[in-house]
Amino acid sequence: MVVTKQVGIKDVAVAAGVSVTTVSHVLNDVPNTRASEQTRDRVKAAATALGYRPNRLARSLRTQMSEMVGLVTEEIATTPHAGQIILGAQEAASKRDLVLTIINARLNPRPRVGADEIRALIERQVDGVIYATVFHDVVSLPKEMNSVPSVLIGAQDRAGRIPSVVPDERGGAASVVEMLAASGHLRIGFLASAVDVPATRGRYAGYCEAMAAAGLTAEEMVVAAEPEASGGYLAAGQLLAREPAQRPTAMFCYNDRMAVGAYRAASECGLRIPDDVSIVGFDDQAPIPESLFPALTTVTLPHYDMGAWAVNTLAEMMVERKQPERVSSYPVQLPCPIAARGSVAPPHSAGGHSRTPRFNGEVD
Amino acid sequence: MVVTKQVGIKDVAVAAGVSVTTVSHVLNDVPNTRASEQTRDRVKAAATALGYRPNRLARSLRTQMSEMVGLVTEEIATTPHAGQIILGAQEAASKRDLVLTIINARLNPRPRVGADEIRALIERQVDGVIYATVFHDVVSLPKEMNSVPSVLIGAQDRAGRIPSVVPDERGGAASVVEMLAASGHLRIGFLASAVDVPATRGRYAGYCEAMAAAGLTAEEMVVAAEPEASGGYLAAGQLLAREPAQRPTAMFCYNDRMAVGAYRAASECGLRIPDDVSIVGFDDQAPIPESLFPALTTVTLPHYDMGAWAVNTLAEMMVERKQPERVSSYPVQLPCPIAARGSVAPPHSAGGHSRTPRFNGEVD
DNA sequence: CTGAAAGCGCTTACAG
DNA sequence: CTGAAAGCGCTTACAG
Repeated sequence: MVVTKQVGIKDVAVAAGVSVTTVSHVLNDVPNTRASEQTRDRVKAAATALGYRPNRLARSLRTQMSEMVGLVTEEIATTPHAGQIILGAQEAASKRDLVLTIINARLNPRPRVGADEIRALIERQVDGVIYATVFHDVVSLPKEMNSVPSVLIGAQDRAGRIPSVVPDERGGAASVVEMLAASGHLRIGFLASAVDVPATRGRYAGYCEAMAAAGLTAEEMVVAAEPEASGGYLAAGQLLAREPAQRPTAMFCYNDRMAVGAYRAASECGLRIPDDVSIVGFDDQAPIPESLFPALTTVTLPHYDMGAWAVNTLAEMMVERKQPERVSSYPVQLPCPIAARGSVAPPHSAGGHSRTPRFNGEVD
Repeated sequence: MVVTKQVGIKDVAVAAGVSVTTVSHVLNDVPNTRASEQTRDRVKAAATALGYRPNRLARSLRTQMSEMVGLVTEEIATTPHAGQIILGAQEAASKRDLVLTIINARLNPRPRVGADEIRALIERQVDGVIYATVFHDVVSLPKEMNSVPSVLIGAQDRAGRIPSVVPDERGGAASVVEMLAASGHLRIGFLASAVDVPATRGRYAGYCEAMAAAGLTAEEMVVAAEPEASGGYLAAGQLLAREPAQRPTAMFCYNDRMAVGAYRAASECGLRIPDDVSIVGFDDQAPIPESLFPALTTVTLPHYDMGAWAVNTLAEMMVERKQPERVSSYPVQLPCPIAARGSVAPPHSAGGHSRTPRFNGEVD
């Protein structure tokens, strides 16, 4: 690594034969400061010739805006989807010429949530902080967050003061029931989760609502189990063991992991997917949907969008230098679109038994 | 958010009745500057009383060390394991009181790799940059990286100038063969990948070497296919279709996705895992290993460790202000330890046919 | 043992 | 239209 001395604004000024003031003005396009076209050109030429890059630290110190936003993730960096939140936040930040600094707050050893992490960020003068959490209803934020614009991902602020965003689990669930009903299904089973987290309630509620709205009966159609493949196997097995006339023609699973168990159960019952049963998952958890045959139709979580939403609303708060208006409208719920793949069909669409592919299209 | 004026070093100085120099000295424990115990106490008391937190931007400007390191990830933020690289880097950074700033470089729209991203980081005065890539042999780095200490994850610098770290794919593969051989397996199949990336070659080489070293013949034991479940199904099917005497008693799969196909093939052949065939994967790609029954024994990738290694060697370069000595020793290869779960047993260990669990232990 | 002052590299009133 | 100077909040020779 070559240790060329960094070129500063002073160097550019000398090279262009003007003052640093002028250099700063033209490079930053300061309004109401009409430098002649000539000087502008000279300055710009000098800057590019020298490869001048402003020192943002110095600028930040002066302007009192670091143009950095901090992302503290609460044990989230470990979860499969965290990457998408980070990516969404980072790309939104780049578009605004902001930079994203991340810190993970391990929940394990400490009771008090993320206070140290937030302080570290604040010492660095971040202009705002995003606190990302998973699987929470309501959360108490460290008071450190009151001294800087903040937003919350994946939960709601207990104090109700901080803008927040969560997935619209309920809407996502409702939309799959609607889709299934629209394609003719009348008996739509739901493999519910036996673990009580907000997603459990939201997805269940969405299912129930949409069933009712479609005039379908959810009664006898939901069975709860562990939200794992084994639980899905059990629950689906229970539903599928019924008389054909009582048996669901479609099964909506709390999550993709349960869906893999449901696939297994269907196959053991000699039922083909989607011809004999349609199956829908939730989460779009790689690599599950694509590695099932047929590929699993499932509901996508808006991780990327939540990350982007967070920096965008933060950016607004930063410029407006004030709290957003209607705090009561939080948490914002972002849509969970369906990723349609191959596991849904109208009930008995095939009209008869076609040849059953054994594993993947390429086989046989 | 309360807009309390930030307390500065001057405020502390006034409160303690000393100069800012003294405050700085005692708070930073500057050597050779013996302030009386009394003043030290007074200063510290004042600082905590006021809740003073030094402005690191200002400090950085003065010391010319930002204590920030930049992580540019090349399309990696999308991959499942990226989170672990980021986490490893972040936690190592925190331990050194460094902060991690990340930028994703989308490969798609741009030919030139990451130059803009690195410039953005350099403007921010990062003390070093980590460039993380996946699935590469050798890579040409943007020349911007020459102006700041840098390290590379997941590839090797074409110019051979930059320290780099990669997983020891070969060693990982060899260790599974050794494990399998040690437990008595003589016919160890390898489901190779038909896609030519460095991991393909490394894992295959490790397999071959270890087979030879164990006096086992790899001949006829390897079949290549797409590195997906479907490919694994095909390849395993081919191996398992043989006469029992020729049939492998263990199958080592290029990756976990192929292993899921291998499970399927084994089950269709009426073979129990691990009693009749042992199966080992590679990648430890969540949630595959835990969602298979029995849970898949597989090889772990050192993503976390590579992230940590990167900031640690970067930190050394930063303090030493020089290139590390023996550049020729790069890339460093980090071990890929085996995660032992339930899919390996000695050949025909059971001595007879025990009851076959249908799906997961909880079933039946 | 402690403090006054310079300076890190910028931006920005303010004056000319 | 352009520039000299102050100042962002620290650290660090240097002097006393």
